[in-house]
Amino acid sequence: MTITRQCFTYNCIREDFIQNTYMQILLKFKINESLFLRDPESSEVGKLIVEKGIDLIRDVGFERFTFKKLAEKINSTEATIYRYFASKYRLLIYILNWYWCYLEFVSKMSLQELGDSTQKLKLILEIITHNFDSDSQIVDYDLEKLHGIVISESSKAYLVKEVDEINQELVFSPLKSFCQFVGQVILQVNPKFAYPNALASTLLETAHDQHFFSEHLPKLADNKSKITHKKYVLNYLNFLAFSAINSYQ
Amino acid sequence: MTITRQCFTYNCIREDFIQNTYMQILLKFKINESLFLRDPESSEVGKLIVEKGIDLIRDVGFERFTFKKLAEKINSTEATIYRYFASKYRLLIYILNWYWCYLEFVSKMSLQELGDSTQKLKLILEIITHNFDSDSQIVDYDLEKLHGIVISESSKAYLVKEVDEINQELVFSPLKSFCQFVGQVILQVNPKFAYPNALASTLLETAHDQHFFSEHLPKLADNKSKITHKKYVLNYLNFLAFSAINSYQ
DNA sequence: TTTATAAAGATAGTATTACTATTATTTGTT
DNA sequence: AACAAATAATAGTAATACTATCTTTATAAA
Repeated sequence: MTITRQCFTYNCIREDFIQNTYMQILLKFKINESLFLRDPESSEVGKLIVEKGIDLIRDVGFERFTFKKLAEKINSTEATIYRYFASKYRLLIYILNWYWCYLEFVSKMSLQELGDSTQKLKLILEIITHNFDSDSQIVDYDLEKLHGIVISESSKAYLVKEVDEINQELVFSPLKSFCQFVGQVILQVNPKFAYPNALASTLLETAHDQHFFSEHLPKLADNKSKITHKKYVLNYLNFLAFSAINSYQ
Repeated sequence: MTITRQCFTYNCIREDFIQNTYMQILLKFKINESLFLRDPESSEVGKLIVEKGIDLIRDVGFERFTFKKLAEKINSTEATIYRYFASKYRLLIYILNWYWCYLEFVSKMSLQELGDSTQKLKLILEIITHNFDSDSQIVDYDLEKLHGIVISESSKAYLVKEVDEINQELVFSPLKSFCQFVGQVILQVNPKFAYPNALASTLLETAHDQHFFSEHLPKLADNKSKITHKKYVLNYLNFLAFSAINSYQ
């Protein structure tokens, strides 16, 4: 399966589906409408805002990211961007919503072929650490950049004073949905397991933290053999997940 | 042991030390000098800046926290605060440095009395989740506020573009030092354990995340019986830590 | 007691940020 | 050809994150 992303639309070519025939399936993730004022997928400028927004947040960090700088990058104006997003914070959550939907989609697609729940969880860990085969097949250039944002900016989406208010707008539903999906796979591996959702969120957060630590604060990690950060995180998460799940309390 | 905090000085009364005699030990944590321009412990305004700074960050969140608002709270001016701290970001790291030093100090003090390394680790988990006996004996009113800041703001100290530059200033040394101390205790429990530092940092980060999730995004946690957030986090961390450590790979 | 000096207070000012508002221009549609 | 809708261009505001300067106050040495 080869997946091509066109901005926030998935272009899904299943080579195995019909022999010698490329079948394109266009997928759109329905993103919570409260996150934008005008649907960025509805126009070229809108797509540019999101696409180059990812680039810029990645390049300068969320704190230094401004709509003014983004406007310059896309040869447009601040006013135009404000017609799509009420604030840079909403744009960040929009991007993360897309990413969380992507995680759940790719997981569900890939897991269909697997019967063994242990193998399912292993595959999920590959997906969240971006050690996934299909990942490299994704033609879209900016999934790596997106992963970079997720690692260093995603917790800023919820670690704010207004968390309860914005949570009411359902903007964290895709994250919860993904974690609960992972939690169900965990329960398939061990139906007696007491912390399926907590472990799911811990694995996702730890994937980000340990990637960041391995790269920037190596004393907070144990990447001794200096393998790639992704590979190190995958090994560690596999160990953590299965030692927890297989320990009956 | 009763501990009283006076701003950034510990006032340590060991009741067991000499019967019926209160012995006061004043402790100061040496905070990295690059974090301040003028030592806030050297004056009353300085102490107020830190003390009321904790209050205000806790009340409005780090994003909305400004030196102007803080100046009003302490009946002083922005200019005065800027003479102590170059930015609100440096003040945050200063506060976190103090907290990380506190964690290591309280851990080392309490662990002296224990021989069994498993008991040591259990006690450390009590300390980082603030389920610790001495915690409630700490007369100082704002340790709870400090814990609140640590839960929702601490990752913002390192999740920034400039992490490598500020890391060179050694401002994360107390965090690394604490995690490595915990890592050594983990190795005492199981000398073959492959991820002592990673597990230590994971436990600390997970303590914050799960506390936050239990409170604000409960679907990302498993606090089913609705016990206190602290108690839930302690149970989960104990499970996570010992299933990892006792699983020989 | 005067005098130096260091901290703090009072005040002003700047560049940037995070917006909002207004008008003009372009673009596609009937 | 007329129309609406989106965008561009421009201006403006309040707040933020500072820097600078000058005055007052407290403290301590001469």
